[in-house]
Amino acid sequence: MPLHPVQRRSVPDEVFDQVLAEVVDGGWGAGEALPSERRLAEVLGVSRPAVREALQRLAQARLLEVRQGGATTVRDIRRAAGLDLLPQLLVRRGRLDPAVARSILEARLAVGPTVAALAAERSGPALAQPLAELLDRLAGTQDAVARQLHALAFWDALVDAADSPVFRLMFNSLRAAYEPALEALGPLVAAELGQLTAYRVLADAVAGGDPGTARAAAERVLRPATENLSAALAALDSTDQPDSPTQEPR
Amino acid sequence: MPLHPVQRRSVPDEVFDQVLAEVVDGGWGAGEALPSERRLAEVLGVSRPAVREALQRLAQARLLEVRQGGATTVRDIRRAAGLDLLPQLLVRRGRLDPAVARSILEARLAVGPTVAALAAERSGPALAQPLAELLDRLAGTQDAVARQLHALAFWDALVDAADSPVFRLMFNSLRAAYEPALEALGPLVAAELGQLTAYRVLADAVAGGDPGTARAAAERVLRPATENLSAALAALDSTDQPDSPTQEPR
DNA sequence: GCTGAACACTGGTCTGACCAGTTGACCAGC
DNA sequence: GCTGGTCAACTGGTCAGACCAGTGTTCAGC
Repeated sequence: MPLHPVQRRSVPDEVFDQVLAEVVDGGWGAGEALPSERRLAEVLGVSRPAVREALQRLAQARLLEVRQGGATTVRDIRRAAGLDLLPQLLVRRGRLDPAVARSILEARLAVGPTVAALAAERSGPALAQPLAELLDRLAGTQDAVARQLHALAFWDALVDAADSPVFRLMFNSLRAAYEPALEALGPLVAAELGQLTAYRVLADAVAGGDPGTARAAAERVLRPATENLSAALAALDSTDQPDSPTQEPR
Repeated sequence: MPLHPVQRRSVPDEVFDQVLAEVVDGGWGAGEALPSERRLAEVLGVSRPAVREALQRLAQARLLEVRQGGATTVRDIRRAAGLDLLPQLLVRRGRLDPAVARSILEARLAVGPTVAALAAERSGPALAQPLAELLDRLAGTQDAVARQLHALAFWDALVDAADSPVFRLMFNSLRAAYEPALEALGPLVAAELGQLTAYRVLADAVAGGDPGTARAAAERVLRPATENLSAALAALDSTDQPDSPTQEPR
């Protein structure tokens, strides 16, 4: 096993995670009041500033509502949480949530083609060379994780070219959820990354400045993995481990 | 002018905004080191915990990288910022950023139809009554802001029905950016909300459990506003105020 | 029954201290 | 000349305790 950077967890981090877990898993329901900061600090055995920092971060994520003088209450997560919460939802208690993983692929499939179309429309030819280079690098790599990183770089270039701030932010949020789970997600998208031809068609369409073709090509690239996972999840009702879903690109 | 709630700004809020502005507007570039917490506290005339809280929140938004012992550095925002930063980007220094507004409509157009299709596929008939009621309420309202809130509730129901966590989070993030700017965005989408018929077609398609039709209907609802704004922005190069873009639903 | 003052409790902020990790300069040893 | 150790001067991390400011409740007084 290769060495990996030691991960340090600060006290507020720890508090953040504990409260988050309590809120997400429903231990504290929406509208409920949290114990006071002083009480929490006492119970957790840390100082009030530490608790405070964690609570403020949760408030910024719109999970809590803090009112001076009043109690701090839990907001309706389902209605309030933003996309930046995705990493915490994708992997909870060390396990990948398959429903969330499926949802990520669905979102990718909804957004990717539009990004490709916009990139074609707004940048076109300028992308020919960089995209080709990125795909060459992808083609020359065997390691599964490295391949995924190259694919991410490819999409990163498209998102840049699409020149639409919201897609940029969405991509960043999705990547932030995606990257820590790269290894777990590998099998789901391995087939997709094997489809180098489909990727090249996409790159050509984008570089050719043809939005319609680019959109279709992107969909052809992204759809198989999405459907594979859906199929795997459907089959999951009877079995247990979704480790190796059928890889059957079309 | 009607009364409106006084808005309280805490000290950390203020620090947060100032540093954010500095980072977003490029005063501090990516990779650059911030002044130390003590120094910032001194310069801003506040205590270190206040500075600290603000910096931690910025770090959580992935805008800063904080390392104990080392300096706090600015991350590459373009690469790191998540969708939850959208509200701050949409309205900066009290002004709506038109490029970001356009981008929001683009994203809406990319995601909305898929949400509608998923809702049709996964919930279908169960939505008939709630959607009809929401549209009746929309029909019975004149006030522009209230109409938009009803439309948001309609989409909220669709997002729920789509049963896909990522779309839920995306919707929440977009709404968080959208709501504070409701009044400014009003003119852009007024025509859309006038298209009650299109909305009813969409509701019927969803309730009918027909994903394809639902997708098409959603696109028909959302596309006009997107194109109106694009046209208005294109025209903006010569004029100045994009206050009243042409309202021409198709 | 309503009003309004008093009080207890909440979060907001500050001060000052000390711990813990990083960095760079310096220096001994090979 | 390079390695590795040592140290001082930073940095952020954490704490304790204090006081300010806003909220909600209680209860005497009308």
